[in-house]
Amino acid sequence: MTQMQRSDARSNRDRVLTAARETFAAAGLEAPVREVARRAELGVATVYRHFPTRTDLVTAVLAERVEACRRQMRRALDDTDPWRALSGMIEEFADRQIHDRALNEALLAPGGAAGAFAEQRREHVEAMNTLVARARAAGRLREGVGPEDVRAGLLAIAALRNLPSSTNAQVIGRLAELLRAGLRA
Amino acid sequence: MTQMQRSDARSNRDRVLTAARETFAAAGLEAPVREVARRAELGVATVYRHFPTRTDLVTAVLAERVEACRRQMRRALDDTDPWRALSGMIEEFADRQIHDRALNEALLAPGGAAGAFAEQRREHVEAMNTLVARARAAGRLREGVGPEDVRAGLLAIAALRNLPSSTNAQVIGRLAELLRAGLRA
DNA sequence: ACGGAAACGGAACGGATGTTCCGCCCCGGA
DNA sequence: TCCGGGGCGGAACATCCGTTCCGTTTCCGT
Repeated sequence: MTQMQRSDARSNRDRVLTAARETFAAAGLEAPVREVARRAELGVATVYRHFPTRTDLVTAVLAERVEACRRQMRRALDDTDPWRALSGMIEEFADRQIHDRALNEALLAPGGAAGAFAEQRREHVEAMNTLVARARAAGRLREGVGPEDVRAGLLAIAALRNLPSSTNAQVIGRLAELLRAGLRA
Repeated sequence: MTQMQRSDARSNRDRVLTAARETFAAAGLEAPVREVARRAELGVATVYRHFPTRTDLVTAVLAERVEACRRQMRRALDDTDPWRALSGMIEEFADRQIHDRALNEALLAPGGAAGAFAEQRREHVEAMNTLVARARAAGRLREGVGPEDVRAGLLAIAALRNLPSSTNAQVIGRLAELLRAGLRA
């Protein structure tokens, strides 16, 4: 059923997805659907045929980013050095935020357009708890630091990404370093 | 000239301001003007007569908060203990963000509705530089930490305030503590 | 008490955005 | 090559928001 559609329809669906990726990354998740359609050089109706509502389109784009996040977390869990795993995770997260304006909204608005990712969020939280527990067991964490602190720090990095400033990249980098210093024993 | 206006006009102006304070505090600075008018039990035109544009209304509300910030910074400059001054400033800033949903947008959007506070912003930055320089001279700061790091941290706290989550207060508190730990020698 | 200027309320305008409608067009099977 | 039905584009509809217009009401000096 799924594969017996017209070839132009299939290719247009890809063009919409590509355009949506680019648009959301550059202008944020609130970018108008018309903007996506324009970038794809298609009519709005075509976008809506492939993604019945704006939320479906956003969800489709976010799914890819969330999956990338999941892979990254897997790698961190495989790291044998507890502090390097945790610290590197923070740094990669910061890098990702710098280059991708869409991802943070998936993390920042649990009830919003990204409500579909509750399961992945839970998995992510669990993995983070493991990373923190390992670093703590290895004595690399400051007294009193827990998973909530790491989570607060990541949220802060993500929230910073929303600012319209052009110096965001530097500010985010500094903040990530500052957070690592605050977590370290 | 200013005081020879009709009494109803003067009292309505106050009602608008009060309603704006309440509305913006509860719903954020993007709350519709109609909402302010409704809360004041006045027509929209009345709001617009006293504050020609939405920005003027926002600015009027923010001016009060900015002034409070200025007084707080003055107190920090009077503190004889450099680290306590800097650390306390961060904590008070975090507290203020928790209780005031409007203030951060004055700090986060230099070109936005709060463009009118450029002078105060400059003064604020200068005072912060002084606080950091003193703390550094007293040897209370970690190697490599500068005013930009403190500013990044405050920005992060302010940005966090924008999240719709109900656990913001705790998260902001933790973040503030984390930042202090990251700055300390 | 009265009259006019100032203030008021709410409908209306203009622009943005999500979504739907509909006539035209093109793919793909015969 | 021809035809039918799904696909397409863009205008149109509905909603929301900032702002303005204008007929009506209210204050206040005389």
